[in-house]
Amino acid sequence: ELESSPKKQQCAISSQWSSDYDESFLDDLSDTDSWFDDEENTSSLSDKEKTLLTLANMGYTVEEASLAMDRCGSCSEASLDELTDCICAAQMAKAADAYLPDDKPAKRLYNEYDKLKKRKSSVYESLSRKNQRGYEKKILNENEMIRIPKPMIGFGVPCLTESCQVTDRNLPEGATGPPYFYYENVALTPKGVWDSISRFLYDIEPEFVDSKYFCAAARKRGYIHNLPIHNRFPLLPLPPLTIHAAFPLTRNWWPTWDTRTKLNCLQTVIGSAKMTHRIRKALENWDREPPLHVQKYVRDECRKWNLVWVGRNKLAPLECDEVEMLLGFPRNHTRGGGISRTDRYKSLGNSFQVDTVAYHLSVLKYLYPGGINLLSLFSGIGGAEVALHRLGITLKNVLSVEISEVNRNIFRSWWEQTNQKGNLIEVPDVQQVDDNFLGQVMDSVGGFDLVVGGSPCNNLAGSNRVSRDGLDGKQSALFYDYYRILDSVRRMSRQE
DNA sequence: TATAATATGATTAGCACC
DNA sequence: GGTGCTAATCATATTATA
Repeated sequence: ELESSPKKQQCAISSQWSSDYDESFLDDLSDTDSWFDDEENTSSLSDKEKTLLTLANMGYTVEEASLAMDRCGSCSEASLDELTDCICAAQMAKAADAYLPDDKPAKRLYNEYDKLKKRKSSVYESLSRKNQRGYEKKILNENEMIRIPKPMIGFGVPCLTESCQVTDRNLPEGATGPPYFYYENVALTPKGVWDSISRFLYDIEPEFVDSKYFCAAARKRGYIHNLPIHNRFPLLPLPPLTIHAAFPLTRNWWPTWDTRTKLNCLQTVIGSAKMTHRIRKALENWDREPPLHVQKYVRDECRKWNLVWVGRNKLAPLECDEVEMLLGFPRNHTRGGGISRTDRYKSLGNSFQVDTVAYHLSVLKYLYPGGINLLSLFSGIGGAEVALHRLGITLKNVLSVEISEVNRNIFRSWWEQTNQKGNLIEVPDVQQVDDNFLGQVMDSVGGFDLVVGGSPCNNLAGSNRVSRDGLDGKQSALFYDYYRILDSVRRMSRQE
């Protein structure tokens, strides 16, 4: 976009602002708010330098700021919004650079893990020489721990790595499909959880992806699947990738010292009105920029509760339909039919990001041009089904398991509204899906092509202050039912 | 009685620094 | 390798309101 922009103009940065300039100097200056507000001190600077100072004051490095100004043209023409969006794009591109297309997939995914292993190997050797077996075992276990890669882009994402996708990977023996399966859960679990999940799901390495590369909100998730990974394609049109692109009206009220370009994870509850009121009162004490400690207070609350600017000193949580849009669902997907606002937030917060999942499932379009039979566990509001539908993959038969009546109503409503021609079987509880029942359904429909599900994250998610008990917690232990049912489907498929 | 609103930290990981 | 900081996070329990 920026390169095709008509007002592209070179804007030479004077040498004193070159990239090797010590940015701590600027930090020191910006820490004194009186200096920044003092017109006399800044009046001697050029517009370019003022803009550069403003961007530095917003927390960007001088390098990022000057590069953005080079790309966007002269400072008077390019707004701060354009410059910060440009910096966001540059940060995304930097993430892509860390993605090394020449390496083997496993190495690329776990390059950070390799570094750790190298660091620890020397320790391991010295302990070995001392013949301390207990320590050996402990360190080996630590080395086996699954680490989350940075950047969190899995085998690639459309907006960054289109030209250098991974074309293949080596699945463990016996893990290949069909039937294909797709499992999802939160990436940031207590230690060891993903190791356990991976061990059950046939030792397949998780693909960790942050949905901030698919939409304007972060969503750090791990996916374990045995799908092919070549010739993936995204849903079109690509959703807006920045807050300002997704919510243009917020530009009018967005202060320069709030440097967010992406929202954080969309959760199951929103911030309270009292909290946004407290922020408003705190901001109204200042005519221009609030002092730094107030800025920090407001920024922290904004990040914690995903607030957006809707007026002067006015912050607000996202509306339900805005969350629907960010997650890739059709507008009003969760609206109506006797569903309360609170329940909408809860159902949406527990759901897939549709564009992300669709990208992974897109390879099925070539494999099953006539459509698929789907076993959908913990279906929720039907994120996987919406993704498949938007990909143009026909849903022939769907066995959907979902405990929440509210969610079942939302999903059935979508199924009817979209005039699905396939056959939908709804079951409220995974316990009802035993081998006997599975056998009957599979005989009737001719087996499943895809088993998809994200098991409950209640006891894994960081937001849970009360019962973050790990994979064996009350709700999250239902993962073992996902495994049980998946394994039954695989066994029965092979018998046929 | 049902729904809505509100208050409630800890566990990770990464980083700079020593 | 220790320490102190920043940062993010598919939620639950209790209280208020309709």
